[in-house]
Amino acid sequence: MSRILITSAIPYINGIKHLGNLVGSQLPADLYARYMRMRGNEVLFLCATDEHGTPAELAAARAGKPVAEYCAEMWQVQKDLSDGFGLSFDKFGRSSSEQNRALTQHFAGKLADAGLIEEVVESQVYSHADGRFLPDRYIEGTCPNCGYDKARGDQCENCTKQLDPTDLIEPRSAISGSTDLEVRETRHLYLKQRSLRADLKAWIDSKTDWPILTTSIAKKWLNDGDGLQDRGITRDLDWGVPVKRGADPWPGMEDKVFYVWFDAPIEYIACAKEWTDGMGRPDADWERWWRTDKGADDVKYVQFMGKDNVPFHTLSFPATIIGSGEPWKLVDYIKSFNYLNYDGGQFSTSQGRGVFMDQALEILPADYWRWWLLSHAPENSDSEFTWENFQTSANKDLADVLGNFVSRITKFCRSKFGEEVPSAGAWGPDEDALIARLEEGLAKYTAQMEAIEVRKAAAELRALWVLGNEYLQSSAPWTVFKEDPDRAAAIVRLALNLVRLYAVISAPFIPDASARMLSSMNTLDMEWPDDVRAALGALPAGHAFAVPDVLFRKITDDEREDWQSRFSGRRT
RNA sequence: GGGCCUGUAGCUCAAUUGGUUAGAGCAGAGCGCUCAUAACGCUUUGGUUGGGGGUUCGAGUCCCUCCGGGCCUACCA
Repeated sequence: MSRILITSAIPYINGIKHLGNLVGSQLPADLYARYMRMRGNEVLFLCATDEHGTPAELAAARAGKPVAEYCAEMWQVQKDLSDGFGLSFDKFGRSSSEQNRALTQHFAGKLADAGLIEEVVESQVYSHADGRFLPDRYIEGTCPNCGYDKARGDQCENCTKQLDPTDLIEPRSAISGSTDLEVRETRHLYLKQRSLRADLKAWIDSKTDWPILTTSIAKKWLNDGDGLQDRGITRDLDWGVPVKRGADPWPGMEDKVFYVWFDAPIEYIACAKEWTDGMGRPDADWERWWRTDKGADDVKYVQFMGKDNVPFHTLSFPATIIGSGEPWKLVDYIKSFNYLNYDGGQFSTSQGRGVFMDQALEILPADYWRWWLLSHAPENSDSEFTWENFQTSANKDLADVLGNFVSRITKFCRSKFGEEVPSAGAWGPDEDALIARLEEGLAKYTAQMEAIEVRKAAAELRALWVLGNEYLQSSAPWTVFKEDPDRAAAIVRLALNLVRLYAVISAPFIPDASARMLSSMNTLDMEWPDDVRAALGALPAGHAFAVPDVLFRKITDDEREDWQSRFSGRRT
């Protein structure tokens, strides 16, 4: 038994997440967490909402609510949706928590003590009408290069030229449209990542088994141009973790907050404390996951995220941890994902394009989405969601291969032997052959799960489901029954046990269907089938069961067409 | 502009890291079965691996070049 710490990239508080967000971090993380728990490991699986930053303030303003209230409401919305998708977090925390506030300030203090914080005076654009400093991309104007009139302060989307806000002709606030802007000086804290470059490089270079997507992004940031740059870790905003040096005030920083990307990863740690605090347990119970001086030495820490998050997890957050000089746990493996596209374009939160988590659950149960998304996870390159592919995959894999197997064997048994496991007959060479194939397939499946090869694991699981149909076809109990009912009983006894076995091994992918299968087989036995032959005897002769309702109904062409047109435009 | 990823059957993806005849699923075709959600099983059609050049005994894999798709480029997160 091992101890495994799993974190999913924390979703931003601003709005409901789409299926691309889900498949890029939370869902595969959940798959891994469920699997590792079932294999008898001690797992701590953490996630939270990422609540600070400019977009949260603007979203709250649009909603006409104080930002704290807005975030609290959106946290509940996201929590309910993550429950709806069966995401089995041990704790779904908040980056705005007291725990994260204190820990973020603690890290900043330690970094300052280590000489890794520098104060820098810089010039930024201030908008009088908005009453705030504007990040570069919140300033719009005419591009001096191509004349495009909606160029942003960081880059012109039309000619792709990199810009500085002061380059723009007739700059205006992207928030209010106001042109009453001025350049002001403001003082900020920088994390001296340059000083940590050698440590970070050695650490990244030691990670030879990480996905190439992960290490290539990290190495680019380490080596490109002048190498890793120092990073500003404070902002002139109201909403965020107030800048303090540990518990002490930080002179000159009174009205500032930490940059959201400084405090967000620290929430991975603070979330563990939220978890134990919520249960009234002592700090030692979370520190044994995070402090290598307090028992976390034997923890394997795995992070899941989309590719856009990689620089912060491979460099910035490790810089915070290493720079602190304290014995915090560093990540052991980073599983990163590409993007899921939607019908020929991108999913987009800002444009409301695609299918969002709440909408998905309104039209179909979570298991349909979990299965399709995981079996098509964008591991090696961006992948694409289409309604046709979704319909055929779900119907074929879930309804025809798995669902129909459960249906055909339970109904056959009911009609010939009644709703209990028949006792007569004995297994022979056919069963030996099937068990050998199951053992072989199971070994492949578990190997892919251990390696976090999500799509390959799904393919191996499906292949295991197919074995059941092949077995029934070749053993043909409906024919055998006419001449040798006892032999048919033996076949049925095995096949009914196969339903339970499938429920167990499929649970990480489709937990709800798995629970219904177990329930109809009238058992709570979720023991992993390390010994296949023994596992196929878990339901003994005479054990009562009930024919379940249709496990997965099919998606009709009418439904598909309806959804296709319904989700073709923008979300309102 | 720079960096990285990517292009394999009609579709979605593999290919043990340079090694026999490039494999699966879906879709298509044929046959079988009749327990089952018009379900299942078996067989089968289909590829000049984006184009061109090179290295090698041997290239989907390495190099060069051209074409297409995508991501990142540090103040969105």
